[in-house]
Amino acid sequence: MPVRLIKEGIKKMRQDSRLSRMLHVLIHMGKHGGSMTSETIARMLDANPVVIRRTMSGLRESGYVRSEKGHGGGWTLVRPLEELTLLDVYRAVGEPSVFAVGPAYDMPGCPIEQAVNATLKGVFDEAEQLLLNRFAGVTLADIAGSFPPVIDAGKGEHCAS
Amino acid sequence: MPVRLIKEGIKKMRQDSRLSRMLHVLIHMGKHGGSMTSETIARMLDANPVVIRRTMSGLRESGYVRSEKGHGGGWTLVRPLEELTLLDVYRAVGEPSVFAVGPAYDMPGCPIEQAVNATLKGVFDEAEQLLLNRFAGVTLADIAGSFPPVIDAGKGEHCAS
DNA sequence: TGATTTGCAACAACATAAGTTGCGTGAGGT
DNA sequence: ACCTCACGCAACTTATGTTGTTGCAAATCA
Repeated sequence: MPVRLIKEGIKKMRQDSRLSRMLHVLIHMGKHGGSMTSETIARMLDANPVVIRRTMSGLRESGYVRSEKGHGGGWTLVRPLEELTLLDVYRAVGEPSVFAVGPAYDMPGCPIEQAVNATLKGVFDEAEQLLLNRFAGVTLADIAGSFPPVIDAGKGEHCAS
Repeated sequence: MPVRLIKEGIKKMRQDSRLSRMLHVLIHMGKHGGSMTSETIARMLDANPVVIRRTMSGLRESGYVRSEKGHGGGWTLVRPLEELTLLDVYRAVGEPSVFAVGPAYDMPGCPIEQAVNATLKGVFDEAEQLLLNRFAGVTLADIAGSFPPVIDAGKGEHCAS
């Protein structure tokens, strides 16, 4: 009998982390006050300054942050964290597809395919609605205040670079 | 003033259509009766026979279909459509990540990142739970019976190759 | 003028589903 | 026996989107 190989781990669709990263940045900016450069943010997130600008540009277009060029420039928060919801940020980063699985449109006329897609769409729409409703109900200030009282023991700096 | 270019459409994360395709195939098999070859299925879905085998292999391992080699071989449904739920098929195709957006783990120690990820996880888990519960409650027979009475006008063949 | 910092375009790196090719294996039919 | 059909599997290619990287232009301030 052939040796049964260990089943290879299922590969998962890669996930878009822009929402998570932007939330992280915005809360830092809200707590930090003043402005931060893309460089600083990039070091904070162990990422690339250009990627930061690219992603933040959506937030700028939505009016949540402002960017200033030149010496002393950088990014500043326009609204307080209390007035920014997860939904705002989600939309500002491009409102990406929430779901990694979706319908196929192989046979446009087939009633079976249509029934499958209609069923899936119903379920996914319901889940998305729930998701967006929850997003709309959570402000960044809620998140910022959700972790246990910070141990302000001096050296315990958050996010040490 | 520079000409303002038309804002480029936001690119969306590509979606995994295996679940949709397998549902489509299984319902066809259930209605068709007997066996179908990968070739036939592939033509039906405008896809590749090897891709079909690859995806169907998950269903075979889960015991929902059986494959037979050689002349007259092909794929046959083991259970009736009434005893197959969306959840079964979802799991059999590899239980892929439902969501295209997810957390980033850039600064493992940062309490802000942890709070962001905990919040996102809570919301996503809730939505996923809803999704899977719905999946568990829908059989393929439900889908197959969900479209309006087929107009059996003779030439109106479903899914003409 | 020179240093700083964003804006933007172009390209490479990476990951994953889907497509493709080739060969092996087994089941019938002749 | 031989041939054909059909799945099994491995390796490679293609397509697509996020992230990473480089280079240069433009704006701001000392």
